[in-house]
Amino acid sequence: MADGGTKTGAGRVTIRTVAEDAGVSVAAVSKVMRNAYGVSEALRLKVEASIARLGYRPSVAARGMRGQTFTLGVLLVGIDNPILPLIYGGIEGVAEAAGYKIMVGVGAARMQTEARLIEQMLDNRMDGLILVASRIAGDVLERYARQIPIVVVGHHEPSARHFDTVNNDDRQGARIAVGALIDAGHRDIAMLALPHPEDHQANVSPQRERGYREAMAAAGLSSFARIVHMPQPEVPRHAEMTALLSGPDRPRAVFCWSDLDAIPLINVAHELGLRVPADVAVVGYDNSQVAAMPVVGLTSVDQDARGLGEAAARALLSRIGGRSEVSHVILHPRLVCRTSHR
Amino acid sequence: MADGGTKTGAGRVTIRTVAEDAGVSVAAVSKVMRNAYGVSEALRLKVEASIARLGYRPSVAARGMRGQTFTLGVLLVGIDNPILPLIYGGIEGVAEAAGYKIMVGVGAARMQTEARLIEQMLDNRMDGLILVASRIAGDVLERYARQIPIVVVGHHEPSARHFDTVNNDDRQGARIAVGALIDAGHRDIAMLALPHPEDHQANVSPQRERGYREAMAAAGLSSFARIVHMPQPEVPRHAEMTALLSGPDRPRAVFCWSDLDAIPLINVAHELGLRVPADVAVVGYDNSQVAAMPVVGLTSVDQDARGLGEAAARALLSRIGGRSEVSHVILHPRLVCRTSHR
DNA sequence: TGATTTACGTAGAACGGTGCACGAAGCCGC
DNA sequence: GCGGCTTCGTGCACCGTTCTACGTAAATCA
Repeated sequence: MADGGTKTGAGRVTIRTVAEDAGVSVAAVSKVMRNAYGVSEALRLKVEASIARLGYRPSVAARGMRGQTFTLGVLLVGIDNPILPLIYGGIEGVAEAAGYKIMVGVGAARMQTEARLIEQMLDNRMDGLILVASRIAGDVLERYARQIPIVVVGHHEPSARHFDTVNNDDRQGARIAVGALIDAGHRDIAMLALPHPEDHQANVSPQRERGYREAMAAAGLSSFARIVHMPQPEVPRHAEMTALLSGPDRPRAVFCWSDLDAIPLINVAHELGLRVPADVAVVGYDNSQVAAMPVVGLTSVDQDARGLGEAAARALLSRIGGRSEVSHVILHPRLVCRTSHR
Repeated sequence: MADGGTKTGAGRVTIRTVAEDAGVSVAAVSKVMRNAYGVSEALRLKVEASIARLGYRPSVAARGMRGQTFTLGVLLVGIDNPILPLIYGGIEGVAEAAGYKIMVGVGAARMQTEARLIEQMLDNRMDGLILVASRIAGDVLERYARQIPIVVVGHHEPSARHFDTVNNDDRQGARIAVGALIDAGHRDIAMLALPHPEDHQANVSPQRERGYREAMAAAGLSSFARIVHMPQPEVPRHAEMTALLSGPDRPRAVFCWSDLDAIPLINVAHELGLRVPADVAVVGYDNSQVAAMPVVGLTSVDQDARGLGEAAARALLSRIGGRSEVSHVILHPRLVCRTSHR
């Protein structure tokens, strides 16, 4: 009801329409919208009544030219990793409660695409940016961070000075996962990791590799430790996985850097006629929805994805609010036990 | 290289900076950017050189106030349905090739959230909108369509006059799926559908129900036909599925409206100790990635999600380009056979 | 009561582009 | 050598907000 007749050009209801309708100045309406200082109760009520009656909605474009857009940009590396919806949900919850909108940018994991997306967010005058599992190097981010508040999720940059980071403790998560396999009696435990990245310690996979090595060393199993690096994320990993599980030195247990690889690995085992966990035990990372399915039953490290999203949004809002000291948040992961590891 | 020093406020490089650098007027630069009529080769080269040298990027906000933003809004019902990345990929490919950016809005399947997102896209001055699997009623869409070009994917509105639709033939897809079950020798074939929607024929589930009934009737199996409507999408469907598969009148085969329900159903069967397909055969819809996993092996209808996205983007661009006659595209689905149906 | 502060409201200049109306050439034919 | 037509390029009025500076009325203090 009260359609407002918001047709482009013609009868579009702008801040001026509201001002006339309420019999006040344009600036007064603007003040009410931003609930700025210096507006009486009477004025506020009058203006709010007009806004409601006319169905006025401020133009983000016009806003962006001078002030804030009240919109946060969220960059997702891809849309297919099942952990992203959870992180996104956390971000959205906090942002919405604070009156902020979200604009999502979806980029393949290629660095060039990501940089393009950041520029695009800049062009669109976002108030701040959250990058989820970005591959962009720290110094590049520092440069962008001078132009816009940035929070990075799933990317370790503990020495960053101009942008914040939010992560789970990937080393600890890996230690817990490997510990569970050791407790279950396994000794010959391999790890499946991402291809070796250039920017070594920033990404999550290398962090989990460190935790893996530490746990193996602590149990005196360093001689069994071996890390298998998968090929590029694009190409199918089927052949490598088959090779790993069908060779003569097949490991008795595998810790995977992510469910994204653990679940295909279980499938390969199934194809080869290997029983999980009797012939090969598997633990993953991320506790994705598919992992929870009974036919999969994957034991996996839960990094509280929603909590990550919430922490990231809170950090970004406080930065937009003026904070300038850096903040690096670390959440603690926990293991969710199912049938695949013992 | 050539960082451009794009700091907010201070040295930001605007269209004016470029104009000065190239020694031409602001309007001339604007013309070059939009490659508008009336600009000589010499001028264009001069301006383009300056743009490249300064690293100039036009402000979307400022653009949106008068002209186009060259940005398309894409509304996804949620971020977790595995078919969405494919549709999105199709949209993106076509849009990018045409020089358009994409802004994604993610909304839970609640109608109110969706309407809010459309308004948000309007506020952001998108040039056009693609709604994927929206639940919004046709007449509401017609109203929005007067304000902005709209294309709807996965929502049948064959009589819509002011917005376009792109769909696969859901009736035909259902007939193919049921036909495969009949060919495999099944007679007692049930269908798992969404809860009864208010807006009956627009959503995909009712369309697939029609196809199911037609196929059963054509095979003289109408007496076996029964459609089980699941509860709301939010609540867990586990109890209903368990009831369906453990009752005395357990069906021998089930056609599911979507892999989203077919995969949980396979898991429930697994929990109950039922073998698939020996004890109960299953066919899904969407041919999602999880369906293709060997441990799942779900036979499913493939609706060429990428093709849907591409067709939608093409339709939207042609509407933005001025087309006013309505266009309703229908793609043909095909069955991907795996182990779950025979 | 007069001086000083405080609270409220307003006018008008930005912000960074677009698009219209117009003027200056250059080219033509006669 | 003078109208008429194109082809280019420019000046300027917008678009819908925010924000600074300022004026005025009410409240507080000496």
